[in-house]
Amino acid sequence: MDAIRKDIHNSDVPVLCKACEARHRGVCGALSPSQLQSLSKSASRKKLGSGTELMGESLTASSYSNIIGGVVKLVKMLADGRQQIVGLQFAPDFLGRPFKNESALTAEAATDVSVCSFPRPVIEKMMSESPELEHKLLEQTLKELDEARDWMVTLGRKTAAEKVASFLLLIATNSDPENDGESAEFDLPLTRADIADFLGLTIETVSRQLTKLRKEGVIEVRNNRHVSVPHLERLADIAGF
Amino acid sequence: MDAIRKDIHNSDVPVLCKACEARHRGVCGALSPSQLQSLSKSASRKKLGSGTELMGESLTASSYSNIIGGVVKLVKMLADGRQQIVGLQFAPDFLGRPFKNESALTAEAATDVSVCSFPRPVIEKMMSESPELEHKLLEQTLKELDEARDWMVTLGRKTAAEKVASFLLLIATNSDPENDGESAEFDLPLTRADIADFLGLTIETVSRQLTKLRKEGVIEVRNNRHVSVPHLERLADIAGF
DNA sequence: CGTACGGTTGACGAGTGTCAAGGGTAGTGG
DNA sequence: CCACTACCCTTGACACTCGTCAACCGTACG
Repeated sequence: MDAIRKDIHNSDVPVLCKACEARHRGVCGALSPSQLQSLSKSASRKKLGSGTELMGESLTASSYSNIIGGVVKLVKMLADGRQQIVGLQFAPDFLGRPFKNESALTAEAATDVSVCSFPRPVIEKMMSESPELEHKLLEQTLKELDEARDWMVTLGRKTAAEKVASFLLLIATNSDPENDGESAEFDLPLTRADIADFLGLTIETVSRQLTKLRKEGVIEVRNNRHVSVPHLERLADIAGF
Repeated sequence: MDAIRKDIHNSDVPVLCKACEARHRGVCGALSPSQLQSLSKSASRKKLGSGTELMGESLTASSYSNIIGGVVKLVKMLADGRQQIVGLQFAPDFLGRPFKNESALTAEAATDVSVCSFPRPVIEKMMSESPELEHKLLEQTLKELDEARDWMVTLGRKTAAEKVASFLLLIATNSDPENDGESAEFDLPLTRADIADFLGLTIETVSRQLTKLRKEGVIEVRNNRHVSVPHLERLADIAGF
């Protein structure tokens, strides 16, 4: 947390940001070293335990965050308690809904999560001054929109088996990015209840489909959480692509 | 209404744009009169019959458009032919996916539609020069993302009855904007098949739910297309809010 | 040792999909 | 003017997927 020690050469990029993924693939890539400097003054890194609420109707989203590690779920609830996960965010995604205070949406740490957060006003000022930042945000928003629409197909038109396979593929590509040739191996970041809420199913159906995949040899499972997929292509076939 | 009269002869605004909704509520509102001038040189207005494909894997989306009137559906298809409508666009929405040529998405006129279209390169040049335009696009994209996520809840967690009621409410608020107090009356812009693809149901289920609403007196239907809703609140209750 | 939590499995039933038949309306050609 | 076809929609009978309810297992924790 010894934040802003700018080294003589190698530029004025704050130490905190040096190795940060958000600077390479995330929105901070849009910022100049001096902007990073001023931003990092009000930035704070936090580690949050699984289950922590990051943003919600209660705490009126007073900050924006970059996700440094872990998985965040975006949840919507109906009046009677039914809920649907409408998005998963991984590092280095940007968390927060610009230009709006409410959101009717809850963001919750699905796993332990570390974030780098900034006060709303600071980001908003910087956005109005830096078109590059807005451009990055537009790109991320378009990406999220594409993902949301892809998932709508899964929710609306796929069977339970296809849904579970689609979910496993999604996690595989996001947790095991280098290994995306033939096989994959990863820990599920979500409980069965979360998976059900993401897929529009019940816990029981998710469980049954997972054991079905296990018995068919498509996946292996250890400790209910660790999954390995010997042949990703078999999963993809089942997922319906 | 007579907004941009800031100057000597207010007629720097192209005739075509004068009465255009896109200048008030759409993305063109971000443009100066001179930008509108240069844009309108390469703009073309078209009327398209219902069923026309506006953008798809085949015609590699060589243009962007503003919707002037009518309803456009955004469709995604699975390999085996199942399809899901992932969005409906009304005037004065902007149509087109910036920064990407493919899209894995088909845009099709659901009703007769009129659009104002522009060549891709012209818009992209103007976007890189005008932060206001990008800002408008960001706002529209965020709006679409919110709508997509709302719909994910409908797709994943609502029953057939709730889905159909939600759909009717959506159309009511988009087709009858002034009348949104107590009651509403409108023409459905979609066939039963389209509604089914939008709700993740079959034609038959949609039909059955509509007759159920009719028999319960929640809606009245004429010609299979014209719907009137005496008490919107009853619909909203059924929709699950 | 008891309790809480997350997960699995089974029996059953409700909600939707599937398949099939038929009605209404518009357009076309005799 | 009247078939004739095509399309959109409705309705019924039935099948099947998935949700509901309940019991049970394993692990972590006090």
